[in-house]
Amino acid sequence: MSKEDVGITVSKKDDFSEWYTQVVLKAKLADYAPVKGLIVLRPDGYSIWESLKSTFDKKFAKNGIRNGFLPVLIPESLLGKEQKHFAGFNPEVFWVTHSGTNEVGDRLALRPTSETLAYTLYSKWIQSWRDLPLKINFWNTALRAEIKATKPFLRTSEFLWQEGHTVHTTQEEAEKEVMKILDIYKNTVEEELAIPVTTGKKSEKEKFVGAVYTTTMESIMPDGKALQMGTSHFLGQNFSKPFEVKFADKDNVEHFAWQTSWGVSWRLIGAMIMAHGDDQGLVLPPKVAPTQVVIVPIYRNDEGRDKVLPKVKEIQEKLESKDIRIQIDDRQGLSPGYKFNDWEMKGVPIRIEIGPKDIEKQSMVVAKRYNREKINLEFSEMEKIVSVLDEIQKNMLENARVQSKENTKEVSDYTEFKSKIEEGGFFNAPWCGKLECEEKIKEETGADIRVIPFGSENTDLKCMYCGEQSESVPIFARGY
RNA sequence: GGGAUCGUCGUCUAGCUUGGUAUGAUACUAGUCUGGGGGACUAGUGGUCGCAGGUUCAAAUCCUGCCGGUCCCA
Repeated sequence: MSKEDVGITVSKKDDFSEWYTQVVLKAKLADYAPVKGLIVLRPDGYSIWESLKSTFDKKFAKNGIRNGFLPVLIPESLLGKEQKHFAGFNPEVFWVTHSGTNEVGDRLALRPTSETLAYTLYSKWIQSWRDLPLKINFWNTALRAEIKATKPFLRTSEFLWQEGHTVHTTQEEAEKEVMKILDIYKNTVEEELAIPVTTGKKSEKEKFVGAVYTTTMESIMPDGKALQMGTSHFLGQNFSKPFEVKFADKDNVEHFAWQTSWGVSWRLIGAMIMAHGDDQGLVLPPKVAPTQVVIVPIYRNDEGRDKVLPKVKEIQEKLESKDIRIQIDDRQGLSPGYKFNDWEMKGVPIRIEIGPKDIEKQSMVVAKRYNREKINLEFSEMEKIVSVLDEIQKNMLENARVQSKENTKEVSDYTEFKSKIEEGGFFNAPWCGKLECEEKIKEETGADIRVIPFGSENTDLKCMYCGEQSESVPIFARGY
């Protein structure tokens, strides 16, 4: 096999889409399942998800949120109870119509999301203000039929996610919760995955069907397309009314409760791959890397082996005691060069090379994946690896910020916008707030409103489409 | 929603036009030599050609349907 066939065969710059698919498959994060639009997570991919999950769980718990579990089937009668919500999801719902050879009476939906199911239960569980707030998160999968343009992690018919559903006595408290969650999302994605996000509101057109409003975090990918990274919805009483989620207040008067729902999915893994990967393959931020450090021992014969291996094992133990996820690549019959490339494709943040020369010098070669830099580190200061990992994590976020900034532009003129949108990127552009303009822009350019950043309300400017007084300066972009 | 394109050992691939049960590389297994950026040699294992029908004495090859991947446009 030629060098090109083993590794990634296209460059990220020339053929982004193909590059992405190859990285996912060759880094062994996921593979295709036998059914269209479905993928299988392999251990390295699942491990990243588990890492995110555990971070979110800690932060949710601190905020008084506990985990539960919901079944995957929802009867049609329930799903249809909130009409707007139902109409929004209907085209992509998978239906179970038979059990064995018998037709089922009420068709069963494979959950596209669980609001209707959860709130049916919530209405039973909540009677008094003393039962509130109720805050439950569910780790599960959701199913939405994707017939065309499927892509691992980004667009699949079944995806792993979490959906949180909270219930509150007041509108203020619910709205605060929406923001608290969005904040958790933002700092987790930035700190763990090293991807900068912009937060704000969705337009009326783009909000979650059934929500009063939707807050979102969006990122710009290196190919110039926007990716929605997570959403947190204020549901108001839109669901509490049809589902009768009611509570008796202190004065014994019954009220409909105020609700929120929010979720992030394994799309975040897709974002991480796109944001950091390079022509050599995957690049993992240390915090979520299943293996943070790999040691490649180098020797020519038994004598060399006896010199090198004990030291390698000693280093492994020492770094393990510092809670570093580390492994030794002692596979036989593979050249060091092959191993270097192999681990680079898998994105391991740090590679340590140790051979006879290093033993003599009492030092080792430390190669950083994200910038391919190599440094020498004395054995005596090997615990510095901990700070190197921190530094890598920080720099990756910093680099991603720079990249993101380069991909963000301001425009106020529609002609200019139309020509520049071809290059991709985030465009801050004034908008009057009318659906008509939003739709026309989408129709003519393929770009939609990704997010109306918090604090971007502005009435001094003119809508780039109709020229009327602007309401805000949203970010327009073509998206995934 | 419309259009294009592809599917042959794990991976990449020849063969398909002009039907006669498949080529090569790499990976894999064993061994020897090697080893600081994708090593070499030797000997082996592995496919019935995405699936299902049809045409035919005979189908990877021709026909129909389906499944799956990828891309472009809306």
